[in-house]
Amino acid sequence: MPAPHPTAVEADPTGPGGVEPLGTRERILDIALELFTTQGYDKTSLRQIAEQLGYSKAAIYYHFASKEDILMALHLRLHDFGREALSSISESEASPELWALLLDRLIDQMLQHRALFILHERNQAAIEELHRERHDADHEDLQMRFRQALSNPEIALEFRVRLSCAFGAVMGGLILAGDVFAEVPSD
Amino acid sequence: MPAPHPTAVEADPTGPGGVEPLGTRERILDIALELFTTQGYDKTSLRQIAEQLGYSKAAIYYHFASKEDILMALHLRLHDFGREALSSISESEASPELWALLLDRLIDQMLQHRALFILHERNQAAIEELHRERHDADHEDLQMRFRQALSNPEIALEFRVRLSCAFGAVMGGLILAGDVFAEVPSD
DNA sequence: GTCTATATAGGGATAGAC
DNA sequence: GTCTATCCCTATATAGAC
Repeated sequence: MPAPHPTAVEADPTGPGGVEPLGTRERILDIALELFTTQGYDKTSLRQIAEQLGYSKAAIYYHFASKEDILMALHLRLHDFGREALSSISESEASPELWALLLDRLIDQMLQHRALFILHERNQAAIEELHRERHDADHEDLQMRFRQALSNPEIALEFRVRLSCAFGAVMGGLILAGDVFAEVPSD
Repeated sequence: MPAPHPTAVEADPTGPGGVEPLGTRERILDIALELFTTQGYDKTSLRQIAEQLGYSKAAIYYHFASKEDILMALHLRLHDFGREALSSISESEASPELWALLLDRLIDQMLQHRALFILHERNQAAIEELHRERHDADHEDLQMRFRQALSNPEIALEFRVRLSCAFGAVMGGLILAGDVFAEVPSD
């Protein structure tokens, strides 16, 4: 048994042991990301992905156990990013002076991961289903810590509202895409 | 030819000519709204809707020409709401004093149409496809005026950012659902 | 207006050759 | 690692009886 996709999803796709020359798995993920964001997850068939990949459907199943696994792998990318971002936030005290810098840095990173955010923004339904089925302990943590941060009673309500606004604004900006007002959070 | 769904989609569903006793069409829309928001548009089959409706699949096709038409009808509800909201905004001058009141009123309305917003938030992909196919002149207008309002150079940049924040915050609040901080836009 | 039955198509997924 | 061929299932949509 070659056992191609061991636990189906791995954190680092560049290959832990076997050194893949060009990374077919990566290409699949990139194509999927593109298609999922433009057409939506459900409307995108494996056939389409395979087509654009140059290979056939079955080839994909060597690298991923299912269509959902592809989405999951994409989701994990954002996941890792989120965890990293959170640690920087929750470690620091709630001093307003720091927040400006923190938010600024965070927003920069978000812009780089743009495509991932849009994917999640546009396919919430599909992604929520992932969580209903594969009950990641990982993810529960992350989600909870996020909400805690947003509703921590020790932090003044104003700050929480402000943070929500910032996130909302950035997301909105990402979606509307065109006008990137350089965003130094003055308020 | 009975020609049940004439132009397939109508603004007022209570029936322009024929007086429907209890409004089967309405019930379909309500059930669909519920299912689409909870499971997602693509994951929801007409069979499910019919089941919950008490009738069979084919019955639905009497009232709607296709599954997309149901989504479209739901979309139009929000559409009408949006147009109304916009007119109140764009008519008024950009004086900051007015905005507080305007936003306040707007947010109230948004909360009432909550389900509709969530539907759109969670099924953006599906809804965008509607627009690619049926190129509503109507909708182009609306969308454009919205962006104009958000990027009108006559209005100070700060205000625009602020408005984006407000929308983002409200949307975020709607999704996270639980904590409804009563939102008088102080900033 | 609503039903049953059916046509048609396309999806995800598997088996096994190469 | 990739391909061909195929299975099975569910979906939308239609036709025509009641």
